[in-house]
Amino acid sequence: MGRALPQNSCMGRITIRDVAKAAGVSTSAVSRVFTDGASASAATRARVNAAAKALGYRPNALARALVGERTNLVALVIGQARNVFDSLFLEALADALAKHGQNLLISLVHGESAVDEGMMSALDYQADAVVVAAGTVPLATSERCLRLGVPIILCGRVLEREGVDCILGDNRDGARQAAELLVRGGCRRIAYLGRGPTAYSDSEREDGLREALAHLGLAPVATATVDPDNDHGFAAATTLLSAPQRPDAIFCGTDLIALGVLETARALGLRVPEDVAVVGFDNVPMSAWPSFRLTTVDFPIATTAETVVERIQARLAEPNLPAIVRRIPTRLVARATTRRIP
Amino acid sequence: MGRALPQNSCMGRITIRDVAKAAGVSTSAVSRVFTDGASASAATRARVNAAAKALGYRPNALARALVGERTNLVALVIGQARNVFDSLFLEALADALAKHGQNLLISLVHGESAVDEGMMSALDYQADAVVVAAGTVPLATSERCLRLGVPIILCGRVLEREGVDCILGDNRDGARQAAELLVRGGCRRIAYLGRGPTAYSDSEREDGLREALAHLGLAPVATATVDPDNDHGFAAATTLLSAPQRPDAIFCGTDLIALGVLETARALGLRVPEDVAVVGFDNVPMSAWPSFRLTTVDFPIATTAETVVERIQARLAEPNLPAIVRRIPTRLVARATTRRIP
DNA sequence: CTGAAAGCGCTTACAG
DNA sequence: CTGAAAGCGCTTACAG
Repeated sequence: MGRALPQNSCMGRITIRDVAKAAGVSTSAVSRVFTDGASASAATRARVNAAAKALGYRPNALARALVGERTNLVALVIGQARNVFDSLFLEALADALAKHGQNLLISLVHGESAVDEGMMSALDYQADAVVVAAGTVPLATSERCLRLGVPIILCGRVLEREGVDCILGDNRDGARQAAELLVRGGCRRIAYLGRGPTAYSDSEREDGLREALAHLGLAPVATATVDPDNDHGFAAATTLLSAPQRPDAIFCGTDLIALGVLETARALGLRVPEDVAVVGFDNVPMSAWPSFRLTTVDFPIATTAETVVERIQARLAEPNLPAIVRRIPTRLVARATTRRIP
Repeated sequence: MGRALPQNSCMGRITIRDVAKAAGVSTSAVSRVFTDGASASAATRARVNAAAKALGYRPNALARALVGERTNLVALVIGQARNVFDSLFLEALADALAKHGQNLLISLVHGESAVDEGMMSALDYQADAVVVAAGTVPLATSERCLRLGVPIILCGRVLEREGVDCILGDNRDGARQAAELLVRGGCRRIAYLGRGPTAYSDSEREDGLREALAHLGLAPVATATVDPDNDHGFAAATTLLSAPQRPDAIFCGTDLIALGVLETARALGLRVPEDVAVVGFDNVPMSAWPSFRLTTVDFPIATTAETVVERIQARLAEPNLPAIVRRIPTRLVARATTRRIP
């Protein structure tokens, strides 16, 4: 008959039992004092608080999570933040979550397949919700989340799937604004330079450009793809800008690429916007720098993060909400890399 | 006599009990199969694995953490990543931790005082270790960590305190290399532009510059402070560069500031490095861009993150290790913003 | 309002 | 190698 002796009280780990003993009440009473909205007399409250303070007691979040409804853990599955944009989003999300007492668990993901691993790990830790801002979500994994009642919020991509909310910028409309500005500025030979079809937002931006140009009776004169780890598109931009029939404008999938185009144009001795106009997407801080003054489409990161967090709360309160696709409005910021419209 | 019925099996939450039942073994057996190095017969192993797979069972990390030695959670307390550098570090850390099966819990911190909150929250979740890369650690909090056996690793700052490891770049030596390059290039009127004394690394860099110059019989001709949220130092750089006795070189606390100086110099029509040489610190990717070609001191982020993670493992294995202050070597990268040395 | 009891999902000695 | 039992630190009905 193995009789294991209780071995707390070592390691300075103060538990609810220690507080209960010190305060002369039951552990239930202590628990209630530390639970909002639970009933405890003023006297009990005072004694428990005093004892807790004296002992330096803090409830074990893990134990709480194990037994309670929530863990207050939200997982973020995100790719390598080679883009300033991702880091800014991570930050904004952590901030918005903190306002709700929720903590951010990070799953940094390398390949596409790793999204799955990241989500599973989130589930292992019983995250209250998982925010995916990388790659694509395998069907089996999204079903598992659904079955477990863990909301999935997709950022920057759309997946029409029951229970999966999608929050992303209005990429098409941003691209339309850019296209119209370029055309009104006299550009006719407009090229697209982006990260290619693997980047969801990028491809929407490309489609948006294509649609808007079609509306104006035009079409992109070229479409090129960049390896963003590598060179911010210097190589692709060089090819585009050295072509015999050079484009008179390049619309880029991200600001980072657009800045690379600016660099390349400079290196080739081309004037911006006279020889070639350039428009980016995201409006990262650097785009406003005097050296660049990049015309770009502003993507409101803070609003996006707040919308994500609001949606998490809504779903946690009401699990059976129908899935939404929420578009955050984007807004053109005209600076110095496009021609002035009279 | 309240008799609460077990209410698992709802919500699709598969527990160790379900697997045990399906495999016809005890929960202990299942647990052992899922614990590396625990003994289980090949037959048991096979049946348990089959049952687990069929049911889609994954151990609850929270329950494991509650009863086991480790949570495999490492907390990072970090400030607003207004600096690319911080994001890169976060990423590198997440990566290095993943290799050890550890997950990153983020505490984004705004003011100095919030460092305390972030650390306490980490402790609430029973993090195995806490990495602090922001502000300063209150004595009471570091003592609490120590008492609980949770290692603290400081990044980018030094705190001589029992049990607190510090890992940071060799700022002084980096500054020395920069100073020597500038002086050998003919600069004599060298100014410092940084984030001021609140930024630990910055002040070491400033000290390093001062010492190295003193060694060469010189002293900084000016020292200015930048508000990095605001303008990347455009204002401060403008003041410095418009002074009657203009410096012939500016050594900057970070690359971002140095890029701001470059921008400012351009705006003022000054040639770099002929009129003024500029050196940064960190070697962020952008510094290598053709528009900037900034001479800077390389700070190896990946090495730093790996060192942090190694140290965490070492301390977890051997809690009573004496505290260390580990300096990661820095290396000057000469590019186009300093004069060529013959 | 309060305490005893059962339970969250797991692991770890302890006998066998 | 294996299972029964106790326990991790907490919360939540249930009686009182």
